[in-house]
Amino acid sequence: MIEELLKKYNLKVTDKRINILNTIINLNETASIKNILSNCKDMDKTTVYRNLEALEESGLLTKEISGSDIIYLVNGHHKHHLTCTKCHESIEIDCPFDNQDKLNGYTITNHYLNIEGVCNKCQKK
Amino acid sequence: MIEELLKKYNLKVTDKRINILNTIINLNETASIKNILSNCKDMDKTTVYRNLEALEESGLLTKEISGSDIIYLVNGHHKHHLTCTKCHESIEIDCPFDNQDKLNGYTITNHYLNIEGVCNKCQKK
DNA sequence: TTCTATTTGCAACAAAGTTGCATTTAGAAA
DNA sequence: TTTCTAAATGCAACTTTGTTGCAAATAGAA
Repeated sequence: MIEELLKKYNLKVTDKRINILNTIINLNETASIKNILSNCKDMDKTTVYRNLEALEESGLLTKEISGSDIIYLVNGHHKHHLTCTKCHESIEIDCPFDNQDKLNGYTITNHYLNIEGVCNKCQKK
Repeated sequence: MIEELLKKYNLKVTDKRINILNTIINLNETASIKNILSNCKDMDKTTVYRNLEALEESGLLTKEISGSDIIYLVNGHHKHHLTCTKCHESIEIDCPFDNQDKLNGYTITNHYLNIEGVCNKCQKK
């Protein structure tokens, strides 16, 4: 639950923060700043920007590049993408490290994979 | 050599492009748009933006989040790391995608992989 | 319930990025 | 080499994105 999540990261629980987090979760991997702002019309953009910064500093949110945008993700929720550099179409892919928790003596806690290419349609152009 | 690199990606060789690429290479993993622009004062910002887009579309350049910035990197200059979140020790790793050029109909041009974990020494502490 | 540090909205501002168009130029073709 | 054209560049005006200072509101501790 969102409220618990905020408390876990020692952040004050406010309506705005709950809304912003719900927005990001609902946008499901498409939470670019643009999309977040247009889904948070009920609050000032200053509030959105300042909260995204605070939530990121606390570690609750992280940023990732997705196609040509930066997207916001709740920590631990990110997936892997194969993205076309021409049309920016993006598909989700599996990663060999999804089910691996050991490598070279390290215990894996997190991993980030991003693949770029040219999709079928764009190759034909 | 920069000129060869541009030709390899079917891009016209221009002074501006050579300058932009040299700038990115010299900035060595700190090539944020801000840093690139301030090192390319001899050309219009429009030229910088348009070239970064073109070079990225061709697959010659890619973007990555580094700290709070987006940085530009020349394709292939990037390696894969497994980094300890405690002591920050980092080792280079192989990636299953290093030798793969097709996936789901896409022609792969670039890929990033970063893994975080806790190293052997730190686990014992 | 009271109090205070934090959060929020607003307005004005600054920075970042885009567009249309005229000019220049890389590189292919003659 | 010269000619030609699509692509690249610069410029100015513009839109979008992000920031700042300050007054009002509020979460949550005392």
